[in-house]
Amino acid sequence: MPRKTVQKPFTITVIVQGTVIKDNYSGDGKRVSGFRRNYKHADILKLKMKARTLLDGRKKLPVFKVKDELMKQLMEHRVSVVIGETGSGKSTQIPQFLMKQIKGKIAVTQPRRVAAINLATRVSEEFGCDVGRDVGYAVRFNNATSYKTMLKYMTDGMLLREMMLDPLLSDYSAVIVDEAHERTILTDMILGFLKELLVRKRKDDKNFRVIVMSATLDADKFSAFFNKAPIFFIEGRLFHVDRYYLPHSVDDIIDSMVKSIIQVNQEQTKGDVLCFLPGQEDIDKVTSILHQIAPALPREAPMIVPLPLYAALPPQQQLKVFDKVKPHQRKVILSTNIAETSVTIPGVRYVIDSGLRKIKVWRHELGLSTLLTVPISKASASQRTGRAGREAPGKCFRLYTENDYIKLSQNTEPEIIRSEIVYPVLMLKRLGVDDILNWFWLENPGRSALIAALQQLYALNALSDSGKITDLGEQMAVLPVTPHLGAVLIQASKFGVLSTVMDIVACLSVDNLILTPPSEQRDVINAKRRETCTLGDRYGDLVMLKELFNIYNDISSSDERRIWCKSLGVSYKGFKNVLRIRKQISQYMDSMDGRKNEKERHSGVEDGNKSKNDDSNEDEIKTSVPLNYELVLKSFLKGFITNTAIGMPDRSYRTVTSGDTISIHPSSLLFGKKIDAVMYIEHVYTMKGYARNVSAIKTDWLREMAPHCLDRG
DNA sequence: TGGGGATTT
Repeated sequence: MPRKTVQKPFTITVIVQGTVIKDNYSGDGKRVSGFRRNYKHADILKLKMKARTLLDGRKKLPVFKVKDELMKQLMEHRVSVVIGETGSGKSTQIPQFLMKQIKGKIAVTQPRRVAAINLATRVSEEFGCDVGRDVGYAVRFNNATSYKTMLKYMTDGMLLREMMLDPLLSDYSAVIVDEAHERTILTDMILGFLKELLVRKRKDDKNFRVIVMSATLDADKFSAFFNKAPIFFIEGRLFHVDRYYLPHSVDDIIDSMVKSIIQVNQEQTKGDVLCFLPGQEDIDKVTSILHQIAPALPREAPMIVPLPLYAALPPQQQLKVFDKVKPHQRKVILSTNIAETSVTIPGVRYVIDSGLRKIKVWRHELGLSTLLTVPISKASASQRTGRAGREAPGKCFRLYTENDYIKLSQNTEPEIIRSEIVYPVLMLKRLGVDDILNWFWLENPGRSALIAALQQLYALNALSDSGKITDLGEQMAVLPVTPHLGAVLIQASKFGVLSTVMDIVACLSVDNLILTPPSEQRDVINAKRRETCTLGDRYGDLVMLKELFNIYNDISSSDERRIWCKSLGVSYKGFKNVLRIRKQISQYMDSMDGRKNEKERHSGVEDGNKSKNDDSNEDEIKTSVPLNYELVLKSFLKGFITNTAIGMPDRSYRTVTSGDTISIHPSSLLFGKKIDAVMYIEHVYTMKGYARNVSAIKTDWLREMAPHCLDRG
């Protein structure tokens, strides 16, 4: 073959689907824990004995009392909605009942990884098998299933991924969608796809079953969506919780929270206190106030032990909420929404609820997000209240009036109508949905949001002029990163800087990797970062990430890594995750590329002059090659061409798309610098418009990298 | 010199 300088840009069509999902599953290459190929009779006996001891407990669950009636309904209808309150046992028992009655595999989806893993672990004990045998789970980086697995707990994201590879879900004869009331984007997407399956693709398969499980009383919505599917109600097993309201509304939620905590501590008997506040800032304030005043409080009341809890908190500190305290002490946990569903803390008898939470709202017409503090819904208020009644009767103090409560909306607004939906739309396109506007949306995001998403995809070359998915779009749909970052990766491959860009993309895919240092350490840590990342100091945050990645990767011992992370205010746990994601991305890029050009590969330096990167060794991370920042940043422009701004003489920046003023966020290494043009990964609006994860670019790069979209505005 | 809720492939 006469090919010397220019090689084929990309082997686009060769997405080996089986390989992709296999790679995905093997993830970090860990073997399924506890799974053994050769079973001894004694082992099985032991597992079955254990299961038998659990049976008595199971029979006491509310769901067991209605088993026959419930199963009759589930068997008679293709779709059922099951309302099961907390403690009903629905998530563990119903799948097992179903297992005995139907042939074929059952999928149970969960919004969160830990829930999927814990449920599978519990249910396999009850069933009498090792996890990954008859009962297993599948979450990112961890697959505990085998050919024998008939009941599979999995995250919503995993089932969607399987759908992308097998739109018929032909492996399954039943899908149970759990926690549907949470209305996450992914759950909503699954429900839409299932409806499509039922009315079109598997219309005649009368044995295919869908069960929607919800904890709240919004079942009518689901029932109506699935053509008036019957609703089955199972009561829960929570203790009674008394509710108290304030006589008047308050303005200062921090003051009000502190006063309530002190009052509860003095007036109420034994039991820990869980307080819900909207965000980190409020939590830190209340925590420090409590630390200050705790010693001065009356001796006869328990000693307050304030404990903050939010996602950005280092894991070690998060775990402190589970520590036991001395008899004369009382835990006061100050938490965000994380304690509403994700973290359950034993010992809580009292809940104090600010009635607020924070949400990120995407403005698709502006391409930016805003962070708002908003009142919770009644459903959420009830969920928070329930946290006080898990072990014994409890009390819930609401820091708002009863009249305020009455005015709250019934249910939490579904995520999909306030989010960026580029990826959901790409999924639809990938599954061949042409009429996006009239798809089976449980909640239609609206015409303008859908059109904005289509335009984004078009600008990324994921869609053709006729609105069909392109080969590039197919690749983006399969990559485990946002479509924007997917476009960047594919461009980087063409530029021959894939390895470096994968490092950076992996860093960008991890939340809270670069931490905001406490104010007293801020200057020291900022200076240290600039000193460590000399190129990042010039070219911006993406280059900084690469520099940090290199150093982290070159440190051999985990102790040293930990110390290094601390000194720079970056997350150790985050970086461990970066490596896993880096590996997964690398495997996907490899499998996409196919093995066609095997012989043409050249090993060695990633210098960007070669049109095709050597990918046979992509798992080998390159930390020693010189950084070609220009090609790296140009690759990013491919995905973020609309996130650019030009520096003005007065040191402000104006966005290329709208001409609006935007400022470099103070957390950026480029903050306070005078730069001709910048590209940013995220545009957030708080007090004013801020660019986050900023890089210095040249204005002529814009024209060079600008696809068809720039002219259109 | 700002502030960041929670998920997931």
